Amino acid sequence: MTIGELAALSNLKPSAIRFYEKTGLLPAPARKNGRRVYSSEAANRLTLIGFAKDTGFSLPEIKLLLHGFPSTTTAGDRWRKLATSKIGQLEASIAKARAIQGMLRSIMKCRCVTMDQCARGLAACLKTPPARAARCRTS
Amino acid sequence: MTIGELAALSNLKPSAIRFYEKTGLLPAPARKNGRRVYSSEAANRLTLIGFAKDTGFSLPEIKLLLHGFPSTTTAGDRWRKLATSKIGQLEASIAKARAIQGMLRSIMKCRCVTMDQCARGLAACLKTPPARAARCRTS
DNA sequence: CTAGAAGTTGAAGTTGACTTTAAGTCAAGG
DNA sequence: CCTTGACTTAAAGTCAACTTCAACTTCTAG
Repeated sequence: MTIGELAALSNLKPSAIRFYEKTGLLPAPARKNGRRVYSSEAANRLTLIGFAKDTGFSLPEIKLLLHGFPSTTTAGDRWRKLATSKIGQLEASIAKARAIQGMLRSIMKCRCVTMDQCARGLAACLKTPPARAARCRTS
Repeated sequence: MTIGELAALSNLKPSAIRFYEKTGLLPAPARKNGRRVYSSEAANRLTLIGFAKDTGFSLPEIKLLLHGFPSTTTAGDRWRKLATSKIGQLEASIAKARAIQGMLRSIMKCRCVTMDQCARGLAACLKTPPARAARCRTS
């Protein structure tokens, strides 16, 4: 696969793929006459990177998660720590997403005069109990 | 409330609050001798903005959602369209977050040799059925 | 009354994640 | 053979979202 084909397949620009390679997210592929030749492995990697990016990981974090792969070594322990903390962060951002969804839905249904009324409701929901933010109503 | 107190309350820097004001996300508050004086309303607004930001909204989008409030007007229709599309996007990003969570969990449990093995599993899960990505296993 | 902390402004600087540009190399079709 | 288009590089440019700076004013405590 050429870089152009891989780009089309993964909805990225070639420049982004080169950038990922330069910053160590993507392994440097084989070359044929100076040109990059990719296996389908690369497409999986890019899918994974895209997912992580969409869920709020920074490129350095993704790099860490991809590289320091868990074993019983010290590096593996760092990986586990990072992964565990990320799982928690994901849980939190899922809760936030649900809260915002709920808010948008109630705004569409209700007749609040200002968005801030709804925000007040949201803030109240979020500050009191640790979880259960998703089921709050604002109108 | 002064800008410093509001900043402490909302875990932002004063500069960020001024920036939000300049870009229209936060209404300009009353002034006392040239200094900004905030009501608790502002804190709710910032909580809301923070939430939206964490769930992947850009500042212009947040501005739109805060401003073009739904009524029966044309502006309200635009708001509804944006909100509806955002609800869908949130659903998608929740699914992605769950998928990544699942992947991180299985990596911690399993003994895959490379992350890309797990990525292969993830990619397979994501490309076939529209939903249900969250329950895939990779090891 | 005065030092120092906190506030004000506009403008310039920073960071992350790419994209664009410039100057070239390679390969496939006519 | 020659053009056309996809590829190569390093370096510079862009954009969002802030932060920092410089120069100044104002509030608060001793």
